[in-house]
Amino acid sequence: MAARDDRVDAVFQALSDPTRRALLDRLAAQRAATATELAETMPVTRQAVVKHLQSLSRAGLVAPTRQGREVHYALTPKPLGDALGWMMAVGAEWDERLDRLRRRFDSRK
Amino acid sequence: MAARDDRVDAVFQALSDPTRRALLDRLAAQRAATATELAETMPVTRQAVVKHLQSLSRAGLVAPTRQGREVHYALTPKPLGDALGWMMAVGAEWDERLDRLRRRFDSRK
DNA sequence: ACCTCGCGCAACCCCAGGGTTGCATATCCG
DNA sequence: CGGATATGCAACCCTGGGGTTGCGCGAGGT
Repeated sequence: MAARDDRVDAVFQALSDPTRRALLDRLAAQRAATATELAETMPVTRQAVVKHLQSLSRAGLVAPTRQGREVHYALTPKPLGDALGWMMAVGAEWDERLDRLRRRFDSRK
Repeated sequence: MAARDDRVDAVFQALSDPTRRALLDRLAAQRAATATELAETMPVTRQAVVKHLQSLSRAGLVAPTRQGREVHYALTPKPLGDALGWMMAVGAEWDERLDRLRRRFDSRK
């Protein structure tokens, strides 16, 4: 499970930055875009956006595609599933614990 | 939606650290525990664990309860819902976009 | 050929925050 | 009371990484 843990780590790490999440939001709504396009509507430099896109790419959340002299980034959200899985697991365990507690409580009365 | 955004930010921020996720894992499985207990099974100092628990608390993912001289931390996973919601939204938009694309493609043939 | 535009690279700045050590404080127990 | 144990607080170190500027290079258009 170490591999999955690594991916989970990469994803949460990637999602921990608001700018990066904003980029994902835009790519979710807009199919694909170049770094320069994305940078125009954001309060940071193109270089900053590029860096973010690169780390998103490392996390597998985004994929670059070269077209001539421009590079289009597209959303590849499958890795979100890993993070989602982790969260559900924590929540589930918690719920289960609550369930057990409640059951024990009910049967005690 | 600014408030919700803030919470999402807090949650993802909190989840971005492996140690913090490990703490949540343990609290999910173990009902509640003190910082010293948690620190014993981790490769860091009690102080570090305390700091993590505090930031988790700020994010609303954990709640401290004093009992005499010890402080028990318990899981309060509701805020996970916000993060979960964000992820689902991104995924959903993406799926929808794929759907539209596929429909257009199908109807074109 | 020439000019323009979009990228990539590298050096650099700066600070948040993860981790530590050291000590003070408060509670429990014999 | 007095020792042991669990926290709390504060100062401090140091790396990571978000952000910037500056420049070189290749691709396109005219």
